[in-house]
Amino acid sequence: MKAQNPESDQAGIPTKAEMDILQVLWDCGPSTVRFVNDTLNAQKKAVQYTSTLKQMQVMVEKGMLLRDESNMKHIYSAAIEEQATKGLMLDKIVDTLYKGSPSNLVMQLLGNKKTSQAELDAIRALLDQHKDEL
Amino acid sequence: MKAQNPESDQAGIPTKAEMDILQVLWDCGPSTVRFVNDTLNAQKKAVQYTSTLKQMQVMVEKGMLLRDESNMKHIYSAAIEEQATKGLMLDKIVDTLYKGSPSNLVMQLLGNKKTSQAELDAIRALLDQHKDEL
DNA sequence: TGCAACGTACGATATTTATCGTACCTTTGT
DNA sequence: ACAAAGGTACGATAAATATCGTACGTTGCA
Repeated sequence: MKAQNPESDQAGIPTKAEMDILQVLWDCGPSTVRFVNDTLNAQKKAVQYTSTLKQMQVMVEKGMLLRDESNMKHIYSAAIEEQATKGLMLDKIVDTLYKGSPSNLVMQLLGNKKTSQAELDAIRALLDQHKDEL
Repeated sequence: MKAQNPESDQAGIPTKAEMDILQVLWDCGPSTVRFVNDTLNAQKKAVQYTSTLKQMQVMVEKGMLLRDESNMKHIYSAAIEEQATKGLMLDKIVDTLYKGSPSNLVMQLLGNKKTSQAELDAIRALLDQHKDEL
């Protein structure tokens, strides 16, 4: 059995389905289940209203979402920051796939045909900008 | 019900446990279950021999591993390439977390405290090298 | 008032992934 | 010959994630 004290959980790494929901909330701000579900279905993710509802209820229990129950139509919002969350996920990828070395990851990116010249230029610009900030 | 024709599967994206096993085979080459299991346990992953055996058998069914049964001690090897597999996984990350833009991912990397100066230099060197190859 | 539309709650069920125990076969040392 | 060591096969079970149906409460009209 797992601990699951309502407040002690650190939310953990979101699953795929959880990320889909979080992304809607990050993009659109606090929303109802109805809105989130409609948005998901508009994005080619066929899913029933009650499935989305259940997911979001579970996410509240995990401390991943917040819920305002003052009205009948509960308003959900993300309890975790987008950049911080994605940063954690990326860190995990770097650790498990690239031995903890970000440059190894970039090497992979450069070898990927799908990385366009425009993207390469953008990456270089980021490096230059970052250098100036030191 | 899923299709699962033994040969028609494209192996899909490896799960965490599957990646652990694949990494051993990629690093050490074709190996026995015993060797893989010992290696995992030596890496702080406590797991029973039969669990590793089962996992690897399932992975053969998925077309992720190959098995040489000519001897009693079966020899397993990775059926999918390390770089190609990690490339697919990274592509998925770029798509789902960074709107398909590698430079967005790099931006996240640069903002991460854990990315050292040495890593930044390495990334720049990669970019320069890549430019020369065009 | 009463019913249709819309909400939430909750239990049931799938599905996928992960872990093991037990049965049974093969090799090897004595 | 035969027991011990070490293999594989396979079914059971756990555990985490995902999806839904049904029950039931609330709101807004016709």
